[in-house]
Amino acid sequence: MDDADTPPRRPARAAGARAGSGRATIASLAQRAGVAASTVSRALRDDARISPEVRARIAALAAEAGYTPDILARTLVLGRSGLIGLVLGPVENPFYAELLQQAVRLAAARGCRLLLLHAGPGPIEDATTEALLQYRVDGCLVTSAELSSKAAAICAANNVPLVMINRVAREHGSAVSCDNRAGAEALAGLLLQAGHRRLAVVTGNAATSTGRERAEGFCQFVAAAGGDLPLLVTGGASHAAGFAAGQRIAALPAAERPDAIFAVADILAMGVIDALREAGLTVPGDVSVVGMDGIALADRPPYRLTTVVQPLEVMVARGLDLLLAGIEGGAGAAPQERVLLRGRLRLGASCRLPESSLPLIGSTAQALPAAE
Amino acid sequence: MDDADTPPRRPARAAGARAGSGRATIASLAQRAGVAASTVSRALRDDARISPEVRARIAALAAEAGYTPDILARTLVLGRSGLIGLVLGPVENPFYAELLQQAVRLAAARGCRLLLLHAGPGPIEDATTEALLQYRVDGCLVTSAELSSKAAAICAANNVPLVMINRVAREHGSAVSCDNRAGAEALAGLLLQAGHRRLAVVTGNAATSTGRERAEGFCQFVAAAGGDLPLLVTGGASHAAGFAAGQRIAALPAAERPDAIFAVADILAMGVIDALREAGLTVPGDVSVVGMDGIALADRPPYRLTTVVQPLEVMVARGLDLLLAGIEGGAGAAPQERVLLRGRLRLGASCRLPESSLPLIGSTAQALPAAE
DNA sequence: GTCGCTTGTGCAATCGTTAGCACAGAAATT
DNA sequence: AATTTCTGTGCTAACGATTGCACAAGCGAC
Repeated sequence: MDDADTPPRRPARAAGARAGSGRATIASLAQRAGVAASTVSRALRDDARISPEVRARIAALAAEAGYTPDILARTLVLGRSGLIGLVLGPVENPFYAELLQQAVRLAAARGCRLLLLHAGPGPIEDATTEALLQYRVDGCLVTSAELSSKAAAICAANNVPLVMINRVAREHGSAVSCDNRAGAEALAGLLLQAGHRRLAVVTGNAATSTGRERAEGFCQFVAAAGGDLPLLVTGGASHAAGFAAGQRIAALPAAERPDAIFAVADILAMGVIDALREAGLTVPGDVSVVGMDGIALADRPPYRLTTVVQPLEVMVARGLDLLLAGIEGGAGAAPQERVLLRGRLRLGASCRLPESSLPLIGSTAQALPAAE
Repeated sequence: MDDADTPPRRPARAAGARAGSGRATIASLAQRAGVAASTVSRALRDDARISPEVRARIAALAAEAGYTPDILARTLVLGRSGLIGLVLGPVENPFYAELLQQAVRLAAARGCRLLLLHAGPGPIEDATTEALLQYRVDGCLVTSAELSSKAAAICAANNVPLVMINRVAREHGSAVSCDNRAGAEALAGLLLQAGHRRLAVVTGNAATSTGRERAEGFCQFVAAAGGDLPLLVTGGASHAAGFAAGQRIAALPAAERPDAIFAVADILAMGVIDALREAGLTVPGDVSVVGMDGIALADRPPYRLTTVVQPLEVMVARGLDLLLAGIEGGAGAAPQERVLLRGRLRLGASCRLPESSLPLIGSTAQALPAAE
């Protein structure tokens, strides 16, 4: 018949289009509205050049059809996906679970979604690093110490901004963290003021800057105050590691045993306390224990841990804002930045209180004001 | 000058292409290889029709240029994004943190990435539901009880397969969970055999099927065994909720106080134990406490909780496989399925052991074999 | 020596969205 | 009244990848 009249030579596609009628597209809206696709696009984006009536009509049509823009197609044109890669640290530490929750919430508030690249201990796999490019991630939020330098290099090469939270940036990228040093100093001051002299530090994973800063800050403060160097006990990043450290401490002869312990993370401190108590020691009677992070679980019985609470929400918010600024600014426009936020001292029942009823007054460590 | 010779009328684009030289595309590879883009595409996908030499040459070129396909562009054509939406339950329960870790790992092993839609308590926001469509999520993994029926309807309307893990499907979608009833029965049998007669159940969030099933399974088993109806104590999904329940129980006059407690989640059981001990009661001396989930923290001192361990890894793996099957099968091809996996009883030190040295023999609850 | 078959490539359309430019008609200016 | 501004819209070319079809060789067979 009219062979010239059969340009749609892809019946399969046509069928697909029919089946796809479930999903409204700009083209389908344009057809129903009797206007061009570009007009629909502009109307939906509130372009001032489109007349109010047309805009309203298209908006109504879109709402009726349940139209939702396809971000993937948009990304192809605009180059921005709205996706933020998340590399999450060891989730056996509840701190990261809390961080996760904030990150999801705050990212959503900024119109972004999180692409979960990695969770847990260990370095991220190569395939995962590829995903970062494949999905055109706009930026990357990292809370793991294990971001391989290869992955970092790939981000750098592709202008993917990188922001570390609770970690310092090793190669490139900005970082947001709690003022670990100041927090550790405040705790050291607290313990010294309470009369403790034989101190110990349960360290974290050697690879994490956070743990190192805390341990160093604590020791240096003690040294500056003229105290003896604290006993260093190897810890880790889990309750089990803290427990093991606590067992070793409890096994020391009473004369050598420290009377106050700073564990560089709350989850560690919980393990330490459990080990001490299992060994028959009381906390804070025989030994004071303090931690740092401010996880919810440590604030409850039977720990009621004295700690420095990280301003988690603010940290995540600032991290996201830095990331978005880096994304906006294009290339390496935004200079790499390091943000330090003050933590808030939370007094629990896991350590002896200073004899003075005025806590911390006169201490070298300034009293920490409420975070922010 | 030669106006006719200026077809590239988009200098901005051209500049963008130059800047984008950092990213290799099929087109750029094709140009360098001196072949058509389609040839490159086929060569990289190992299409048999491309000659081995060309294929090798292009593969070498791609590797050299660090080419990575743009999944977003591919999605536009193929309709599959490789993205799986994740709606995560209350992460204050470490169980979900462990689940998260498994989900990321196993999804990556299957070539999928997780788009984090929601984490934490509360229902998911409408904007989040939209993201599900906007990013063309292939399927959705849900561990929250709070997936709004609206969100479920949207998934159904758009043929997005839905799989619940640790939850039953309310409206549509498949579900993978532990055999909560069988697990609870095993625990009930254990407690009865240990001679306990005054039992209590600390319940979960009323909205979660998991908690209900466990409580019901426990009570019905006890009733069938001729025991008194357990005391029901309102719990929740957190350590705090368990603690509050424990306090209420501890406050009962000794004559009315249960001598064994089943908390429907480990995190709850931990709270219960802490409250009992704070009230001066010993566990398991005065009261036996058992939980269910198998979280790592509960297996450690000072809890050493007797519990039923959920086969988490298998659960997530099966969930993902169901999801992928649903994605493969297209529309609602795959029938909705409910998978129940047996948990594994883990004997801790939080409850009295049966007098008989042969545990559970002759009990109505069959001994639970190792999961799967 | 042409036919038909296999094998390897290229062309062009398509997915859904955006944006540069052209262009129509109305309003404002000379 | 004729020309210059605006205002709205439409056309079309991208973004990057995939794929149906067309087409050019190469080769054995009749």
